[in-house]
Amino acid sequence: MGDWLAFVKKCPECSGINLFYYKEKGEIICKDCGLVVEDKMVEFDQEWREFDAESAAKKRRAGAPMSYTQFDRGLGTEVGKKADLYALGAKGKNKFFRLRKWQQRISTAIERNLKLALAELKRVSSYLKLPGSVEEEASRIYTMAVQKGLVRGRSMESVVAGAIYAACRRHDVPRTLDELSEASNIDKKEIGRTYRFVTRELGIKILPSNPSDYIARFSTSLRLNPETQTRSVEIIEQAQNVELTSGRGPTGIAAAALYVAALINGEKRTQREVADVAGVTEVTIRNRYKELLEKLDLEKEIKKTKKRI
DNA sequence: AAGACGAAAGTGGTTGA
DNA sequence: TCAACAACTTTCGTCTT
Repeated sequence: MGDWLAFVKKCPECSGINLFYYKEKGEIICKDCGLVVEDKMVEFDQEWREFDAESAAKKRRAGAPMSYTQFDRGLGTEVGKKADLYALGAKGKNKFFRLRKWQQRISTAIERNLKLALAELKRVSSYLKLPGSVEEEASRIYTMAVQKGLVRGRSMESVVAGAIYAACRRHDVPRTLDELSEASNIDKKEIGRTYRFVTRELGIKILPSNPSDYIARFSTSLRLNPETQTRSVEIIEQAQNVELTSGRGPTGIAAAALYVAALINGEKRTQREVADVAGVTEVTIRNRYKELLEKLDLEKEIKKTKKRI
């Protein structure tokens, strides 16, 4: 028997509490009834817990963490062993070789694809200066997409871009489709399409992004004071309370809030400047801006700072 | 002269029959 | 599958600073 890794879980068939994870095949099999619970399963969590450094050292089985940014996750896949052959008859041998050939073809195809794709993924995410956690998540998403055959009929690059976009959203460090498009040389619409497709097929739920998640980044590239930043986050919160935000594009709201906050704090930026970093048009800023003034009673403050200068 | 404003027409995506 | 629809964009003329 090959390498079995203990994996405690309840079996849906015989309701025994001992499933086992067979490393080489990537299957979960119930030791009692033999039910294959999940094929091509990818396990993300560690199933043990660490309470201190000492027990951690005992429980950890691997040196470097298993990383999805490595195309084979650091584990090579080898199907079948020569030693197994002694147990088989002539018929069995043929089958063995046939299966192994197929499996090798499939897995090398997948691995070649992954190797290429993850290189691209690394390139794009370092271009966008994304944190490692996001890159890791994106690799994970892409790997799952490949295993589900979702790349077929789509360019590898666009799926990579879609995976990164999804990962960014999940980690609350959203990038705009425009930025992703610039980094990956893929059409904005194409990225959006594959993003929606992949998240739907993989059942990844993503909450609509919060406008304030964009504030830090936008205001940095606009060289605005921290006070302006906090002010614009406040404005966004107020806007959310009066239902000004639902249905609107979060970047537009962020841009308008930033524009107003800058006015109030006396470090005015033109609509053009804000629009450029936020990736929206001046018109959108104007519309949001108008709504903000109407509902939030900010005009007084703007006039106040105007006088002061 | 640059920036802000707003009207009008066009685009891509969502929704509901 | 199609049409209505909302949000957003593009374009452009006018007003304000």
